[in-house]
Amino acid sequence: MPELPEVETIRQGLRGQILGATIRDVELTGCRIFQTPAELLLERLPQQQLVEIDRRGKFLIVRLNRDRLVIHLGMTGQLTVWYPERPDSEGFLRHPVTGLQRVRQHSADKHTHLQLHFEDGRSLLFRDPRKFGKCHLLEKESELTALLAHLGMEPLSDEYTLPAFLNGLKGRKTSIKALLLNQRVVAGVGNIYADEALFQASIHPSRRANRLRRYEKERLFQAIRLALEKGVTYGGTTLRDYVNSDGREGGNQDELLVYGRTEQPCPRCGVRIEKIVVAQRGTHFCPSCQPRSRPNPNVAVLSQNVAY
DNA sequence: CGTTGATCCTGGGCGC
DNA sequence: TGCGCCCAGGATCAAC
Repeated sequence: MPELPEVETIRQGLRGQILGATIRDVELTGCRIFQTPAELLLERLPQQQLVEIDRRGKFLIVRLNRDRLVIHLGMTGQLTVWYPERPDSEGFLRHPVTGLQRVRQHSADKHTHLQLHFEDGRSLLFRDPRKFGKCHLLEKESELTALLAHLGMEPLSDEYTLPAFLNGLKGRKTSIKALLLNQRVVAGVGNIYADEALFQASIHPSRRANRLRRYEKERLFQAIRLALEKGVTYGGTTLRDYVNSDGREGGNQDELLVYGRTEQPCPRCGVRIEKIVVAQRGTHFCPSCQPRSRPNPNVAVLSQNVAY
């Protein structure tokens, strides 16, 4: 589940590795992930140079000298740079206990849908076993704007402000978790970081967005940014498939407070973490720190002080 | 406006 | 060892 921190980690890695590279030729599979006809990709991509790599929410935007290649990694997407002088790993090795991938580099396999071969001998490989990813080639900037038009604020940018966040929650009767997942208020938050941010803010994931107290919304506003920044700092969260542009797993899985920690003690109070379903997603929370009911105004000031 | 359920897809985990 | 079954889930869409 590449979310903002994973996509940002990949972006930073790719910038350091392949900025300025020129595409020599292209290989691709006839897969649903392509939102642009294969003939167009094969016709337009060769000879283009990688000028910049941007990110918007969970979308990666590879800026070429003429076009824009937009990639969404879906759930299991991997974007790695393949080096000719580097030995390929054997298959996809997994850590015997954690199940984490221990792969540095692998050559293209049946799940590799796009290969950009560069003039210098290296390649950029887009692999996605579950095929929930998307790949667009856009010739006009206006097409890019339209594609990303539904996205809310970038939580790690200056446009992420408390007034805008409060405004995004206003009148929304949906659960706060569903609101965070839907990308329209804040872009880039997925299942993992939603649970982490809600825990940090001591808010039950099922609470109605417009029923949160003002101080809870403020805490959540901060917690979202902190959870995502932490994810970037640790190089993303590898639960199973995520690897960075160098084929390596992230480190944030060891830092998670509640996600995937069902039955384990809450890091704050020791009560066992529960797993429920909210907004059709597995949801982890502490039943003690994140009570289902709206907090009483009389204890609001108290809990505010405890939480931060 | 809002929610629910289906859809896409495959590897992994589990029970037998 | 192997088979069948079920599940995970980001985004979108139909139905109500």
